[in-house]
Formats: sequence, structure tokens, C-alpha cells
Amino acid sequence: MTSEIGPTFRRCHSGSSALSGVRAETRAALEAMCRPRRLCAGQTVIHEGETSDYVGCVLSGILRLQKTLADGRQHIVGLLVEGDMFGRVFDAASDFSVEAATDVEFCAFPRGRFETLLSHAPDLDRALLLNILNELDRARDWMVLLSNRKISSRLAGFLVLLCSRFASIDRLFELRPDGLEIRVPISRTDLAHLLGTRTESISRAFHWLEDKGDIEILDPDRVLVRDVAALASRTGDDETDEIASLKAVLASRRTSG
Amino acid sequence: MTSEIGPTFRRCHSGSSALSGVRAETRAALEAMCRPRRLCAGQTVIHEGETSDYVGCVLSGILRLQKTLADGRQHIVGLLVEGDMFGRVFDAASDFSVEAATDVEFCAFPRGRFETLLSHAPDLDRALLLNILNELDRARDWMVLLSNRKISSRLAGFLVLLCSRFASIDRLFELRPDGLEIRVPISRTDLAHLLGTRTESISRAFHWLEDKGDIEILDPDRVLVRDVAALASRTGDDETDEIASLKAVLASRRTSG
DNA sequence: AATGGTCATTGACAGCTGTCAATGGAATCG
DNA sequence: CGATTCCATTGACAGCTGTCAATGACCATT
Repeated sequence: MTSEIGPTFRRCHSGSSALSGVRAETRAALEAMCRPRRLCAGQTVIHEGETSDYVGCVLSGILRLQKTLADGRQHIVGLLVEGDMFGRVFDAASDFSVEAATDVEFCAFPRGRFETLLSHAPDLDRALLLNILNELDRARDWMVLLSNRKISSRLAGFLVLLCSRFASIDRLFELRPDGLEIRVPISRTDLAHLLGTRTESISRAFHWLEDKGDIEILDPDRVLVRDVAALASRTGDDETDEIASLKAVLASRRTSG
Repeated sequence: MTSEIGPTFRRCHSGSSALSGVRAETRAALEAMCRPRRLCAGQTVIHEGETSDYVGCVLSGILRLQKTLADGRQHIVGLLVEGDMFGRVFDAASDFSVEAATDVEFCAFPRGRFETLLSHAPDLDRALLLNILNELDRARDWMVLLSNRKISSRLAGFLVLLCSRFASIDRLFELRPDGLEIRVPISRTDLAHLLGTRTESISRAFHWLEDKGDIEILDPDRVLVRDVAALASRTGDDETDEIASLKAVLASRRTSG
């Protein structure tokens, strides 16, 4: 098991990881305290309100950051993928739980030792600050996306975002002559909780986008995006279908008559 | 004017400021580079996509952090009040604009000098990190609040949040024998952009809460909250009015017959 | 092959919000 | 004092989503 730590940790620092860019010395210190973990889909990494004993860095799979409301409803406020960090340093326990949306692997760094290292390694400190600033921006971008009231607009936004933010995860994409095939990496239920709606509306939104010709549903979890630009234009509340068809009628009159 | 800098800056570090808790030495350095600013409601502090030349700390008034969408709609992703910091350090320009929602005063720190100080003052660095972590949590809490589809639930949540997060701003509150009087510090339009809706729905939500007896509308911008706990219980999607009255009927039958 | 369970999908209906339009009130300006 | 402007409010109506219920597809187990 211990022999795995080295390669495991190197994966943690490859690609677009939040920890990429720290000095070799700092990496060595991180490697010394790294504890690889594996969890199956559905398991809880950090319970809501719990002060976690470690800081984590995702190696593979997807974690969901979520809150359970008093009435039992759940809301996902963010997804964590390869290279993303989670867990709070220094102070308060965050009021969100971290759960495995898929099978996941991650690095766990004991919180105390990580904080000590943070105090002595400005490069790590800087990397963490930038990472959190990015998280903040992403959270705010997501808020804007959620401001769309048509679920199909939110879904379109999510798919576009998947292409950009998750682009580094090759496994999810396949370029085909007729478009881009995407593997939607989370369940319909999670998608609903993420987009602030229900699975029924998710289903309707998928099929609405298919009717519009923007996508083709290959499987419940595989989608062919014919034109990413067209999909992106669905973001932002569309005119209603009725008005759209009205305009089409007017346009045809203008050309034919 | 220069004679004002001292007292102005001290205000910046008083109370629950993000910068409270830094060492005297660091404060002195900050004070040396502090430039007080004043703006009127509606003016823009940082334009969308612009790399700002300074980092700011709000002294009084309220700033709104917002994004203008392609179709002209605006969405406010956060409010900044006394003690809140804004402007990005080190890297990317944030894709949000910062505008004055009311008349405001703030401290401006030249970005380069602030970053240099940050590298040499771990206490400031730590304070900034914690501040941003809090911002992140607030952003996520706000996302959860926005997941309510009934606007009255969102509004109730906002009012409750006002009581907790803005509690330090005495000017906004007045304890009365019949409840807590709140001055809503932003316009109806901003409130609509903040809650992801329109002014008409804001109006309906206010009057719905008044009908329920939770609040009393004194002015368009002054509200008497009779019972904060009752208001808090409105957060989270309520049962519909119809079902509520149905339950009331059933309850009365159970007792009378 | 049969069964049970999970999940996606679809239909029907009601509720809430967005939109448009109109009204009313308050403040400002002449 | 009257006119204008801005804002809050209200009404009417349509559209979209939530909810509930039922169906269908797929998988695993027997």
C-alpha cells in the first residue's frame, strides 16, 4: 500500500491541479503526509457541520458539495473533480457535506500538519489562495447560471460548462464527426439537485434540447452535442416557444409575401 | 484631506472588519498605503472584466457585485458591506462589476503594494484567506437560499440574513416593543436582481408575508418584523396556500367535530 | 425465463412567476 | 399649485415547473 503513495501523489500534482506550481521542496513535504483514500459512490467524505481532520485533493472521480435542508430537500452547491481541493483550513467547519458522486480516489492531508506546512511554505499558501479565489468565482458564475428560470437553459449552461471546466478529464469526451459526445458523469438525481429542480424537469429539458436539434440523447448518461455554440446560445432565458414560432411565421411572411 | 486618512483607516479596522486581527505593524503599513474614496449610489467602482488597480475595503454604504448578461438582464451575486474586502489579488480579473448600491466610502489599497505587503505579512495573508473562505461559504449559502422557488421564501431568507450578517450596522435596525424594525438598504430593483426575480414579484412577496402576519410594511424600505423565528420558518419552500388552508380546515374539524 | 427494483420518461393538473398594462402615490421641478 | 417623473403596486393572462401517478426500460437476482 505504501508503495502506492508516491505515484498516487504525483497524480495529485499533475495536470491542472490546484497544487501544481508549488516548489519541489513543498511537494516533498506534502508527499510525506499524503494518505491516499478510496470511496464508493454515495459514501460521505465529510459530514455536514463536522470539523474534518484533513484537507483533501481529488485524484479521480467526482465529489459533490451539498447541503440537506430542514425539510429533507438536498441542494448541491458544487462539484469537485480531479485536482480540486476540499476541506477547510484553520477555522470553522463548513456547513456543507462532501459526498462521493461517483467512485473516487483522493489524497488526504492531516489538517494540523497541512496548516503547519502552509505557514512555512508561501508557495503553497499562494496556490491555496488562488484556488479558493477561483472557487469563489465559479460559485458566483454558477449563481448566474441558476438565475435562468427555464431548466433547459440551466441544463444547456451546465453542458457548456462541462466542456470547459471538465475539459481536462478526457474520459468524459469523445470527438465525433457529427459532434462532441459527452458522458454526463453524475446521476439524474444529482443533476436535479445541482440545477435546483427535479428529475422530471431534467428529463423534459434534455428532450426539449433534443427537439431543438442542439443535442442527441444517446443514453441517459451519454449526449451528443451537435454544436456547442448553439447550446451556449440557449443559456440566458430564451424567448418562449410561442413567441419563437410567432417570429418564425412573421419572418416567412416577410420573405414569401 | 490627508488628515482624514488616519481616522478613516481606523474605521476600516474596527468592528468585524476582514482586516481586524492583523498586527499593529501590518496595520501601519496598510495605513501608509490607504487611499480613502467616496462614491455616490449608482457609480461603478470596478467595471466588468477590468483588472482593477487596487484592492478595497468598505467603510460605509453598500456595494453590489453583479454581472450583466448578454440580453441585458442583470444579476447581483453578492453585497459588500462595512469591513468587506473586494478586488482580486495576484491574478485574474473577475468577470463581475462592483457598483455602489448606496452612497459609499471605502479604502483603496494599490494592488501591487498590497500584494507585496501580503508576501511579507503572514498575518494579513491569513486574514485574507479566512475572509475569502467566508465569502465562499456565504456565496454557497446564498445559492441554497436562491434554490427556493417561492419568491416569498427567498425574501424571508434575505430578511433573516440581513438580521444576522448585517447586524453590525446599527443604522439599519431598531428594536421596538412590537418587533424589529429593519431598513431595507437597497432599492426594490436591486432586491429583484439579487433574488433573481422582478420588482413585481418582490412586491407580491412583501405583501404575502404581511398577509401571513410575519411582517408589517411601514414604508417601501422600512419593514417591521414581528417574529424573526416565524420569518425564518418561511425559508424553505412552503406548502402551497391551498394545502395550508386545507390542513387548517381539517384541524378545525378534528377539534370541533 | 420470471421477478423485483431502480431509474428515466410521460401525462395531467395546479400553482407560482414573468410579462404587459394600468393605476396610485410621492417627490421633484417649473 | 400643477406637471412630470419615478417607483410601488395591482390585475390579467400565459408559460413553465412541481407534484402525483403511471408506464416503460434496464439490470440483477433467483
